[in-house]
Amino acid sequence: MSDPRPRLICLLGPTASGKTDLAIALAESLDCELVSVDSALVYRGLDIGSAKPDYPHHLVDICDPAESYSAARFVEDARRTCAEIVSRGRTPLLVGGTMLYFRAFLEGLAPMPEADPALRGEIEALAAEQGWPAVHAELARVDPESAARIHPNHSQRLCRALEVYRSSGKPMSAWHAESGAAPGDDYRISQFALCPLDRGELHRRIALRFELMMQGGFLEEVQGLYQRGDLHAGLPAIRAVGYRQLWQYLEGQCSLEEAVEAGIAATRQLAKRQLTWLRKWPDLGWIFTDPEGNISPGGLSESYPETIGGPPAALAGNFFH
RNA sequence: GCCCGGAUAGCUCAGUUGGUAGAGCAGGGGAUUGAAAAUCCCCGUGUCGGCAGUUCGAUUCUGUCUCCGGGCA
Repeated sequence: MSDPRPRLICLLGPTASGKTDLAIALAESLDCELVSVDSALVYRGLDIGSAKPDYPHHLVDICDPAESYSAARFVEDARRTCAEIVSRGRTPLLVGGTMLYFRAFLEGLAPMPEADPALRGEIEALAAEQGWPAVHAELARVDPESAARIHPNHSQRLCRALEVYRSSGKPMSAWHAESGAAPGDDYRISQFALCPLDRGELHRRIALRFELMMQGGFLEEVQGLYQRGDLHAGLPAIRAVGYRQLWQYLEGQCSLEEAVEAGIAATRQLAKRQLTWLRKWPDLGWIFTDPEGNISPGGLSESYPETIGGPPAALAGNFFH
């Protein structure tokens, strides 16, 4: 009847929703250690533009920007980190906005060959020569099931699916059928999402935060990365929201004003995609906030029976009911 | 004051040899299994600046007014 598994808390939300502040407040009152679930915070040197928190988080600054981190590495890193936190007698609090990482941790990833840069190069060369639909046609020959699910223009997923087949001789759909271990199964999980109730309010927060980043030396930070000389626009770290646009400015492709505007728009688009994940997320409690950052009237989903005013951190006491 | 350009979607603009219009961007929705802050799919009615005229019919032609550029005084 009572679940013996250790507790684990997930705090999700779109960018600029106030997740980090809430996570820090909860960490103090619930004796948690924070685990970042964020594909940009993993990179060293991406500080201002990624809104890297000052408060200690696990899985931050674990990767050089020249490398590519991945969902698979995250699952393993998070699994190990959470186990260590529990062994210290504390509660893991996973906080972030990379929904694929959350899902991979909670539901597991099918066992599959890892990324192979050489194979990717070959497939990209094929695409450059004959177009992505030609790659789709080839995939349809060896893995019709995956081909049926992937749009002929979807370069990234097409590339990965063909890569998996070429490196293992086994279609991705066959790998897919086997389920991998889900680290999340080892825990009793509470999940909740934080978000401004009004989309316009989220947009205002995004624009304001971007301007503050610029005042805080964001451009100089990107310039430093640019001057390293070994980084380029195709890298995951440099494709991150804001970094990509300022990089384009440094390459002379647009004015600084245009780069900032494009960076803000890209952040809004990111938030929109994050909300698409969250809308269909199972077992998720919602905390909606008003323009002051307090819990909006009626801004709690049914998972939180008591309506509490004031800052979201006031919810902390509810976790152990 | 005169001359020349402009005025069309939230923005930048295309277009209609007269039959009430469409791209890019922004925005909205969706997808998402080792790049995911990535990548991809779907969604376009707006007094075509105001008024008047010609016309079966004007956003399109004509006149006039307003506003914005640029030039000449």
